[in-house]
Amino acid sequence: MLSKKCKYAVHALVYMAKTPKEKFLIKDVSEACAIPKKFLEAILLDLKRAGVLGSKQGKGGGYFLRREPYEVNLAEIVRLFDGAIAHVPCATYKFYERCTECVDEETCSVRDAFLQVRNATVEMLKANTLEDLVKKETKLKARKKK
Amino acid sequence: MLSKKCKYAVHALVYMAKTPKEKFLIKDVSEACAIPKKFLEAILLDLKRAGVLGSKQGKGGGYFLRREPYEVNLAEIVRLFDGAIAHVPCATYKFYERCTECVDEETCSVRDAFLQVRNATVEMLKANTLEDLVKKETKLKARKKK
DNA sequence: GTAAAAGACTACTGATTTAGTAGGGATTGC
DNA sequence: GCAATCCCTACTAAATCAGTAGTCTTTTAC
Repeated sequence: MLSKKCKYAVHALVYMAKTPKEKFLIKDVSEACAIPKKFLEAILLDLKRAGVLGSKQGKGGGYFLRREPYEVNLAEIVRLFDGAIAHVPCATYKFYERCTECVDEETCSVRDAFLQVRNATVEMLKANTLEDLVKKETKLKARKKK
Repeated sequence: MLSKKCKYAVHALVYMAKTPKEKFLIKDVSEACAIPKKFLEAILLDLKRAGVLGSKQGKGGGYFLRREPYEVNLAEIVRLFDGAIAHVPCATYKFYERCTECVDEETCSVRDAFLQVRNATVEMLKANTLEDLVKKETKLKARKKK
């Protein structure tokens, strides 16, 4: 399961990607997405440090997307907040750790199975950019009206 | 990430599926798989309650697989120990919970994306039975020797 | 140059989960 | 009856999560 932090981050980003605004106040995003303000503050800061968002301090400041919506995907966000995507540490690249459970990693079928799951999952998460999510929402809303 | 309990369970089951023995002592599985004995005890008990293993008490007793290796798959084991497979509670069936983050679940693109991931993951985990894992290990070992 | 608006940062907290450990109790075979 | 074996409850230390509180810094408007 994703942490709340991660889910909040995704929803905040989708909101920012779909709303035509130059700058977003923490307060506005917090209200629009129903995220505790102080908590969101920390989240947006993390996203800024990761280069996803930019910010401007002082009066008239706020946050803004630093990259185009098609350049930001779910895999990146999930990794940023919740770490590795794989189910086992020995089936990751960026967060690799040898597992104590398998005697020989090379011939461990459990690792092999979860490696397959991981690869497919990463592909799917990468295939979902903010742009995709915004478009999808528009489609789902149109379908509902019918 | 899977809990240790879940990983231990999978390794213990694979061990039992590949080893031609009628009954397994906790102690033996514990040593063969490098799992703390007392911890494994609780794990095997859970698997027994779930109908995966059977057991016999007293002298000469032990645990044994109650179903054929091809009838036990990873999805079931993961669900048993770690709960839902999906990344978000609103994208599960067995552990469903409405999420506070999305205003309208029907048109929530985040849910839609993770539902897609979940479905694919479940399929893959289901496709990996104990039998498959044992066979895979044999193959990997053969390939390594070459 | 000062006040107000905004983000940046540090530190704390209560609740929950994880990964075990301890210590008996119940059952069975001989 | 006694030793081997699984069954069960309770406890604990450490980590993580989800958030809150409070202060500091930067920027703009006047």
